[in-house]
Parts: sequence; C-alpha cells; structure tokens
Amino acid sequence: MKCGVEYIHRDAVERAENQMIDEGVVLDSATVFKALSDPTRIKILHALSITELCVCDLAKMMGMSVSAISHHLRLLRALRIVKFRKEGKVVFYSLDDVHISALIKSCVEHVQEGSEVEG
Amino acid sequence: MKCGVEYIHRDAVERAENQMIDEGVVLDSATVFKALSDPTRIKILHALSITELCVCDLAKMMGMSVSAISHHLRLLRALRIVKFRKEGKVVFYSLDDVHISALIKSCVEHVQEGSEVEG
DNA sequence: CATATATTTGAACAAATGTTCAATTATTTA
DNA sequence: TAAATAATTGAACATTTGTTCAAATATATG
Repeated sequence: MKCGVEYIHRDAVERAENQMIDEGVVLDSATVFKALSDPTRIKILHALSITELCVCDLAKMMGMSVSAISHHLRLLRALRIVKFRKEGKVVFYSLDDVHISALIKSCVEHVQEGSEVEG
Repeated sequence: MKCGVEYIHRDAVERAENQMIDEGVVLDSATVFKALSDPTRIKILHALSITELCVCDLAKMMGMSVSAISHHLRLLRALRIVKFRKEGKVVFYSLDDVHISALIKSCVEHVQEGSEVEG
C-alpha cells in the first residue's frame, strides 16, 4: 500500500531531503560496504592488514580453494582495496587503502562493544 | 587447483594466523557491513542521521513502496541499527547507534577522496 | 621446447537478496 | 462496531553472489 498523504511530516522530510547525498556516492559506498560484507573477504583483509601474502598462503589460511580466494581478490583489486606485486610466479597481495582497515577495525570494535552490552 | 606446497611463506602466514580474528566477530562484522551494503538502506540511514522519520516519509523520499521500506527497516531493527517509537498509528524511526552513522560517514569520505584521486 | 608451479578466468549452480503484491495487524475516529 | 490509515508480514519472483570445476595464462626451470 502506498501512503496517500502528501507529506506526513513535511518539515522533517524537507530537512532530510535538503541534505540528501549524491546518488553516485551512495552507490559507490554501497559497493565498498558490499565488498566488506563477506566473511572470507574480511578475513583476507584482516590478514593482509598484518602482512602481505600470496594467493596460496591465503587459501591455506582460510582452508579454501585457490580459485575461490583469487575470485575474491579480483573483486578487491577492482575496487582498489588491495594492491599486488609480482615476484616470479608468486603474486603478493597487500592493502591498498588505509581507510579500509580503519573501517574494518571500527566495525569489529562496534560488534565487540555491542555484544558486551547485550551480555 | 589446490596449492601443494606446505607453506609458501611460513613466517608471514604464522604472524597473520596468530592475530586471526574470532570467527563470531568476523560473521557479525560481515552482517553489519551487509546491512550497510544496500543503496536504499544507506539513504534511509543517512536521512535518519538528520531527523527521525516515519515509514511513510521514508517511502515518499525514496520513491519506493511502504512495504519495501518496512522490510529494510525490519532488517535494520533486527540488527539494532535503528530504533523506533510509536505515536498513535505512526512509527518514528531514528538511529540507534552513533557508530553506524560514523561508519557511513567514513565510507562516504573514502569514496569521495577516491574519486578525487582518480580524476 | 616441455614440464611444473602459481594464479587467473569463465561457466555453472545453489543460496541469498531486494522488491512487489496481497493479506494482515494495530491504532484512531466516526 | 465499522471504516480509514499506518505499518507489518509472507510468498513469490528475478537478480545477484560465492563457490566449485575445468581450462587457460604466466613464469621459472630442466
């Protein structure tokens, strides 16, 4: 059912609408959050926040296939969240962006505080 | 293909493994990020960071059905990201958690910085 | 060049997600 | 009580996502 009233709380709506974020920024933010919304990728990024690692190392650590990890890294690379350097056959990955590890840290802290309060 | 080597970079892997985050924290963090990974929900949360609003207001602002917004709010409520108060028939929603608006703000800033660098 | 190793890629498939629609609940007012 | 309004809910659907599998690249070495 669609709400039939013109505006229930016109003032509040106008105040919020005047500060509306740009649609492009919203979409880009959603994309970044989506990249961080997978447990495997959080673990990858957390590990990379400690040291650079190759695909094979990460696969071992996560107990997952090299292919699966590589697909995740491709996504993170496309969003410039990780960078890489090649050394012979081996590709070393590391965090490209300090902000991302800050985001993860904030979220982890938030989650840990939340569970303390809840008991 | 699974990597056959025992550990390509044993020291690095051990360092990262020693600081591995708790699985539960990883899952909870992923859930929070997932809640933030939808454009509609980012807009809802941004609007609520400015003022409390009812479901109908939000539906109008987003140009979406009341039902769709209500489904999103249910998710955000379940994760204690928004809270609500009832006033007669109307349910007013607002942010439950300051950390969340901080996370969104950080991400928005990150995105905006990124696009500056890229040109 | 042929072989081995490290990684990437594309297709396929199951599982999860966002929206719509129709029905339901909760509250107010006639 | 009946009608109207605000919101919630469940089922259904198309779309997206994460993983696996098999095949393809890229690099080093015999």
